[in-house]
Amino acid sequence: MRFRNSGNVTIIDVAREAGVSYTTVSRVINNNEHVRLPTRERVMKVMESLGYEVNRQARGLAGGRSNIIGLLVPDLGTGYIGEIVRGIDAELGAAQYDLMLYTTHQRKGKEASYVASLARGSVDGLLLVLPRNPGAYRDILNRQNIAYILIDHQGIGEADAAVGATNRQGGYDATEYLLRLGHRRIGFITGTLEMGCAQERLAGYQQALADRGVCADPQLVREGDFHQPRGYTAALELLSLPKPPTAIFASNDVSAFGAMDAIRERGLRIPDDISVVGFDDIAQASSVRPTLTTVRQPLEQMGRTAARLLLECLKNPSHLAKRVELATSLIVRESCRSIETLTEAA
Amino acid sequence: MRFRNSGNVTIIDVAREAGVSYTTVSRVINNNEHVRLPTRERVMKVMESLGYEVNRQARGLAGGRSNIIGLLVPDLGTGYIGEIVRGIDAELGAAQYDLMLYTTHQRKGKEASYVASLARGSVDGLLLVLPRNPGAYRDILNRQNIAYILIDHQGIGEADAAVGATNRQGGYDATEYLLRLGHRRIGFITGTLEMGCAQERLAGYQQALADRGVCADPQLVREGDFHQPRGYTAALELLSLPKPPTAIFASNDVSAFGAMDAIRERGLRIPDDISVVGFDDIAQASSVRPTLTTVRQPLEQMGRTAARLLLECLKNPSHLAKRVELATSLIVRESCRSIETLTEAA
DNA sequence: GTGAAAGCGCTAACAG
DNA sequence: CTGTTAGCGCTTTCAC
Repeated sequence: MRFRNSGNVTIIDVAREAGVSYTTVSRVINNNEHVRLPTRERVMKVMESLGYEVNRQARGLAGGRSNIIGLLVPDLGTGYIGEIVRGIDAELGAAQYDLMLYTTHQRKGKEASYVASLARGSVDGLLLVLPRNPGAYRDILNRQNIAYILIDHQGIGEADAAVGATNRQGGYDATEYLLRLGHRRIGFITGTLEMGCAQERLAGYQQALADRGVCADPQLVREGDFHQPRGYTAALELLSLPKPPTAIFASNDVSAFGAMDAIRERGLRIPDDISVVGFDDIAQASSVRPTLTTVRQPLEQMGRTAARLLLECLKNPSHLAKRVELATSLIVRESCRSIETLTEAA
Repeated sequence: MRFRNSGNVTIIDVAREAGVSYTTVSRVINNNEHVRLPTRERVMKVMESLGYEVNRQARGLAGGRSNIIGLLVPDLGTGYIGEIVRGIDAELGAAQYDLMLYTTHQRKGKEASYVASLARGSVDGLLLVLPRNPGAYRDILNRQNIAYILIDHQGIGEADAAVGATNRQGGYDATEYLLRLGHRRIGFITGTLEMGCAQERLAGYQQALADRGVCADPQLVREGDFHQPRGYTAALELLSLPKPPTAIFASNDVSAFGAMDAIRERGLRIPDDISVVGFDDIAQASSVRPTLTTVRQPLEQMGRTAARLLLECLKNPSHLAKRVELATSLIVRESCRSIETLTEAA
């Protein structure tokens, strides 16, 4: 039953074959500079020919770190998380770290319990995407002295390291764009308002209206939940208003898709009769017809940045927690039209 | 610098506190039966109070296994993979396994190299979603004696353990449904034809036509790639035919969305003017308007089954490779209409 | 039932 | 530059 070991070449096998001590082999593996070139080359050749591959468990045990980063996500349903993971993946892969995936599936309790169990042992650091309630486990994390970065969490006045996007500015930019196109009645479908990013987008929308001196009709703001079905019903509500909006700004692309469905179902055309703007710029935004004008969040970049920050913390634990906000940008596509044109057409 | 260890309670601490040897503590952790109940309870209490958590690295090193399953996916972009992962996750979590995630991002070379590196050491088993070319690393896997299951790979005549869906039957069912509705000219948008599942779906479509004695116009079959933009252009091609189809069956939901866009852009209504069927039943299929009639693949179930199979192999390595096909089912929603009604309307 | 002892494969001082 | 020597925390025989 000891066969399990049979196929595995260890550092000792390599050492024997190369005629050096196994410490030297270890040095070669870890790119330690104190090895003469000829020795190094000989060892490398032997490693190659024997097909040696480092045992991460042993390395972790001995070295006190695992080279594994834990990634906690709420879900993998939408392209949104996928984009972020792509960035994380790229950065971590380059640094020889592996990714351990944990999905909370929105269950609130699970988040904290995962963190607790991860904090001891198996991972060197933690990346938390869209954490709902970091307060619940911040203490654990700090006590265990484990590095972590929050991604897309807009808790205000908190001291955690985090990377997010300029949600408020994004909301502002999109609204201003619609205003410049001549729209005055702009419907807004919010995200889940308990989330900071959703509040920020709403604030940006309101600010833009205020700056232009446009009266903010509360009727035009509908609470959403970032999901397509609610985007659909919210848009339907907006369209049923006595004075319906000429444009709808949804707090994410998926909601915008729902809104587009509703608009079409009412027999209206996009953008001829009504303009639509989304938020996120997931891949689908450029695949749907008409292609969706939206506020781009640099999701992959956010993942990259978070990973890089974490790696930095790992290298230099005294590093202070940083909060990074990446810039959003308005991506203009086909789903909006200026109100002048609209009036002419009428 | 030895602080790293400071916070970590080990088996030895527990043993001392409970007044037993650390072997006994190990037995308790592993549910070994040779521990008297009072002893076991005392140890458990101490573990709890000290906040003990097993060190997976050490366990892996000593025990020869890591309790980690590697998951290799091409991508996380679509909801498709997310669903599968949800199933895997549920099953693995219950069995106390962790999930290490590797995304190949479609790069062919990466797949094989990941497998090679994973095979030695870090994981106990491998789950491969939509593997492109398992032949390239089957040898490595077998030589290393590492268990693996392919998910949604329809290589024919191969001996690997795999779980998939009844793609052919699914293609058949959907086509037959359209035929029963009176459609005779049914457009078909294929998936990436180098993939077995895409071929199977096409075969099912053709078989259904043949069984009904409907002539299969090759013009009506367009090669797609499972992505929305190609679904859009393929549908446009179909609609431009001298005799356009009255229904379009796309090989996955995302392609169907593209087709829906194309249809609407041509000023046609779904399902009044033309019917649409998809394949997969991703969440969005029931969120779009009209809701999409589609062939449901039990994705979560596939993930669950694969995970369960893998765990079984791990327990009983002599287990023979199995190939499981889960049943698809036609989900009827709003995107299709019978041709009689259509004629009446005209 | 319980304990003692021998590693798992590797890193990290410390010598030389 | 290279080798020696301790462990990292746990599982697993093998005794008692």
